[in-house]
Amino acid sequence: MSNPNPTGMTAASDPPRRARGRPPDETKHAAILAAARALFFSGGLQSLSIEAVARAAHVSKVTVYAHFTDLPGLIRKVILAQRTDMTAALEGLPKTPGGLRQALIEFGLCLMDFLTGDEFLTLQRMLATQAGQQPWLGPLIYREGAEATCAKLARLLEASVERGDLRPHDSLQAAEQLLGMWQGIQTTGLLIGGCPPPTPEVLRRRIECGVDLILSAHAPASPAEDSASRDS
Amino acid sequence: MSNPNPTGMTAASDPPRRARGRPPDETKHAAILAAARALFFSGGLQSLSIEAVARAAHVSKVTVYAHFTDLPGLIRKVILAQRTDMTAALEGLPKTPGGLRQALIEFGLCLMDFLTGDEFLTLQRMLATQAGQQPWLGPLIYREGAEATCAKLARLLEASVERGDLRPHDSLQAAEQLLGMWQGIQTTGLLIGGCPPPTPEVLRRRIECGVDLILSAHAPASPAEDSASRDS
DNA sequence: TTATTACTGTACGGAATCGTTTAGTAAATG
DNA sequence: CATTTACTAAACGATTCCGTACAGTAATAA
Repeated sequence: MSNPNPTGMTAASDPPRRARGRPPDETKHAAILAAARALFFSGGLQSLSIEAVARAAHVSKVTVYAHFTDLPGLIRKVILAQRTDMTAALEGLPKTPGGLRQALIEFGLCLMDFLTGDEFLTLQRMLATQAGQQPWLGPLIYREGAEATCAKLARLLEASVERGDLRPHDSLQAAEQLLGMWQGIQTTGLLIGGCPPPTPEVLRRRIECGVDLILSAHAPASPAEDSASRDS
Repeated sequence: MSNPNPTGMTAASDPPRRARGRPPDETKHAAILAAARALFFSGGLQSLSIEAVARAAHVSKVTVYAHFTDLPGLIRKVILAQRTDMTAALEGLPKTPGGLRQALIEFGLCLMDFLTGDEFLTLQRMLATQAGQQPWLGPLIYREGAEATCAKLARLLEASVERGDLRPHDSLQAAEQLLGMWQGIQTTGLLIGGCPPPTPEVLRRRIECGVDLILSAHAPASPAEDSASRDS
C-alpha cells in the first residue's frame, strides 16, 4: 500500500528498513516450524498442539501465536514447508543422458525412492487426515506433485516420439500407466502400514518391467526391436 | 470353558441359555457401532469420542463402555466392521462369462467403482492415520484387500494361460501392473482430496487401455490378434 | 418375589488444550 | 533518554474428554 519504493525495483538489497522496535527473531520462527515438523513426524497430527510445539521449540506459547495465528494455521505452514521440500526433490529428478530405457529407469528409481520414503508417506498421511478440514491443500499438493511428475514423464516420452524412438501415442496416458505400475498396490500398502517397504531389488524389477511394458507397447513399427531391449 | 454341550454339535439352534438377568440389547451394540461409523464418516477420527458416540447413538456413556472397553477398542471394532463390508464387496466381484478382455474390464469397473467410493476412501484414511497406533490393522486390511484382489486377478490371468489365451508369464506381476494402471495416480489423489472423482468415461477408458496393454503384451505369439482388439 | 444383569442419568475428579491477558524483560530506533 | 516492538512466564476461564461411581429403573431367570 504506502510503498516507499514506487519504482518497483528493490534498490540493491531490500531496504533494511528496520521497523522501529525490537526486530523479530527469525530463529524463533524456524525453531517453531522445525519443532512442529519433528513433533508431527513422531506422533502424527495428534501430538501437534500449540503447547507441545511451544515446549519443544523452547519458546513461549504467546510467541507461537504471534508467528502463526492458529493451530490450523500452524499445520498449514507445516504442510506447505513440507511441500516445498517435496517439489524441490521432484524438480531434482535426473535428466540422465543415455538411452530412453535407461533414462526412464533412472527416473523411476529416484522417484520411487522418494515416494516410499518416510518423509513423503508422512506428508501423505497428514494430507489424508486433513482432506476434510483444509480442502484446498489436497489439490495444491496433487497438482504440484503427482500431476507435475506425470507431465514431466509424459514430456520425456513425447521427446522420444519426436526423435522417432517411439511411435506416436497418448504420452500423458502412458505416463500415468507407468506411474501406476511403478506404484502398484504397494504405495497404498505403505500408507496404511500394511506392508514393509520394498527391497531395492523388488523395486528395481517392478520399475524395469513397467518400463519395458510401456516401451514395447509403443515401440516403432519396425519388427527389429532396437531401441528397447538393448542396454541392461 | 464349562461348556454344557461337550458334543461339539450345537443342538438345533444354539442353546438359548438365557444368562440369568436382563439380556443384553443387541440393538444398542449395533446402534453404537453405527453411530461411531457415521460419526467418523463425517469428521474423521477427530470427532470420534466416546461421549459423542454415546450422544449420537442415544445411549448412555456407561453403556458404551460396557460394550466396548476403550476408545481404541471402539475404533478397532469400527475398522473391523468396515473391513467385513469391504471384503464382502471384494468377494462379490464378478466372474463374468464372456471373453477374457471383457471379463477383465468388468472386473476392473466393479473394482474401481469400489476403490473410488467414499466408503473405501474413508477406511483408507482412517487406516493411514491409525498406522502408527495400531500397527496390526494395516497388514490385516492389506492382506485381505489389496493382496487378495491381486491374487484373484492373477488367477484370472493364470486360467487364461492354461486355456492358451495368453502366453505363460508372471501372472502375479501382471496383475499388479494392471491394478497399478487402473489406479494410476488418481487413487492417492482422491485420498488426499486432491482431485475430483473420475468420470465413468475416464475410468472406463483407463481400465480398457490397461487391459489392452497387458493383453497385447502377453498375447499368444500368433500375429493375428483376435482376442484383444475385438468388441468395443 | 428375589436375584441378577442391562441400561440410564447425572455427577465427579483429572487431564489436556485452547486462546487471551497481564506484567515484566530484551533489543532495537530516534 | 523515551518509544516501540519482540519475547517470556505465569495465570485465567472455557471447553472437551476421559474413565469411574452412584442411585435408580427395566427385563429376565429361578
